[in-house]
Amino acid sequence: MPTPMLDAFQVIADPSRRQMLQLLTKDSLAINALAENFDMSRPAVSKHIKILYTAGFISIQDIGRERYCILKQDGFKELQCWINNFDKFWVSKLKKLETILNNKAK
Amino acid sequence: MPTPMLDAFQVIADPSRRQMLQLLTKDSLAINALAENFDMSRPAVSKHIKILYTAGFISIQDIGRERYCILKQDGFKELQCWINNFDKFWVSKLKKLETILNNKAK
DNA sequence: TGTATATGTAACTTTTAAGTTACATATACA
DNA sequence: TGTATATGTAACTTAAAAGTTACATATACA
Repeated sequence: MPTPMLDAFQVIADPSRRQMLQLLTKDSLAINALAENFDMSRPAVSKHIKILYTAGFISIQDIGRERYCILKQDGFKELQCWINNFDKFWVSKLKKLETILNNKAK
Repeated sequence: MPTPMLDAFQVIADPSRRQMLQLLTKDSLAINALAENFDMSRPAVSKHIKILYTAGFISIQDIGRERYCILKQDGFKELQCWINNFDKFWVSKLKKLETILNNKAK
C-alpha cells in the first residue's frame, strides 16, 4: 500500500513537532536525546518522530541501538511552495498599487 | 481582554482554510460568495472566516449587509519567518559540504 | 413597514489528535 | 549469557476541532 500521505501543514501544526525540527537544525539527535527536551512521555515523542519521518521532514540513521534523526528538505518543499505563492501575491499587489500611483502623478 | 492568540500554523493546518486563502488571491469575496465554493454549511464557513480574521490572515470590509474578505499579510509573516529559518539551514549545510569537497580536492 | 438576504452565535455531536501506561524487541556490554 | 539501554507498538483516555441545526440580528428594498 502507498504510504498514507500526511498533510505537511497538519504535521507542522503541532508545536512540539516544530520544536523538534528546530532542535535538529542545531544537531542531529538520537530519539532519546531529543525526548529529554520535552515534557512528555518517550512514546509520545516516538510518535511525533514517526509522523515527521513519514511526512519527509526527517530521515533516520540507525547507529547501534540508537536512531539518529536528521533534517530532510522534502517535507518542507510543499510549505515553501505555498508560502511563495502568497509572497508573489503581495509583490504583484504592491506593483499594481505603484502603477495606480504613477498614473495619478501624471 | 487580549485577543485569544491563535497559532498561525494551526490556522493553516485546515485544508478548507488554505483553500479560502487561495480563493482570496484571485479576488476579494463576500462571505456567502466564498461559502459557495465549499461543501459545508454556511455557519461552518463563517467559523473558518472568524479564525482567519482573528489570526490576521484576512481583513474584513463591511459593505451594506455584506462582509468582504481581503487577504492580509500579517498572518503569513510568522510562517514566512519560520520557513526562512530552515531555508537558511539548507543553504548553510550546502556551503559546508562545498567547503569539505574543496578541501578534499586540494 | 414587511419581507428577503447576509451574516453571527449558541448548543450539540462526531471525529481526530495527542497523550498515557504497559509491554515487546533488539542491541550493547559486563 | 544475563542485564541495562534504546526504541516501537498496542490499547486506552482525554481534549480539541470541525461540522450541524436552530435561532438572532441587521441591512436592503418593494
